[in-house]
Amino acid sequence: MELTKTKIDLLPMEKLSEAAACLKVLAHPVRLRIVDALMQGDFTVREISEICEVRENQICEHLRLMQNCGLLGSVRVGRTVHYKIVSPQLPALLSCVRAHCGDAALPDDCMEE
Amino acid sequence: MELTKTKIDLLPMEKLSEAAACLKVLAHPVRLRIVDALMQGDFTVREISEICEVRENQICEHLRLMQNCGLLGSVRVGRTVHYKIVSPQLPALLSCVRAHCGDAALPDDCMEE
DNA sequence: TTAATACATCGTAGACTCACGATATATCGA
DNA sequence: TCGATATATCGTGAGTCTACGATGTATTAA
Repeated sequence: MELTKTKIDLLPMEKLSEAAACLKVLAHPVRLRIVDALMQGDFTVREISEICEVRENQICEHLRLMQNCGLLGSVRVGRTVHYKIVSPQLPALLSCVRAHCGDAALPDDCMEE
Repeated sequence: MELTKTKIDLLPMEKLSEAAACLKVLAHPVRLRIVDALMQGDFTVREISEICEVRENQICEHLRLMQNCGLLGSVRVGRTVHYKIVSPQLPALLSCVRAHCGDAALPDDCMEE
């Protein structure tokens, strides 16, 4: 009938749409692994390909998606291109993922559900 | 040629796949808004429908997806069903989303780096 | 039992995503 | 310049996601 009893303050839909787009990009096991690796250092496409055991053209595509929404950055060094994390929120977000994965390397209040 | 120079320690792919599945469920503007609302209290399907300005059958579908991967829980009270957040990681994750949205109203959980 | 309310599910069409092989571009060394 | 290495892009088919209307189920009141 009426609008909800409680007055709540919500993020605007356009912001949520943009955030959802970033989350959608992150929501892929290989891309999560790429981020997980880049948390521990910068790597080239070939290195990431080896780490993930995924062909380089697919890695390029994953990297492009993540770069396009501001999660990663890259620098060319000779013939190689080094990728790194640039989004300030990404480390915290990966911490949530690690916590969700039951990894003990994080706060204790996130062990199960 | 060889495996990467640096020894890095990575989450196993099956864990990442499960985390990716949860992130994929979250990666939708209406579902983010539902979580944003549920952070401020429990609501019924009808209330969520009004908050999101989305038909109830679609809301049910969104709620079902989020419940299936352990993000939300529900309790029936008479003829209504009240939904709430049950995943311990969800508040921190939403803080990241809020931070990404440039909102200043967040705990210190996701600010590092 | 019947009607009304609240919630949930189903079938479907259109859009989107993914992995793949093929191809293209850029840089370096000879 | 040429060839090799390293990255990047493209076209395609299979699979997946979304919103929609229609239908199904559960609870309450009369």
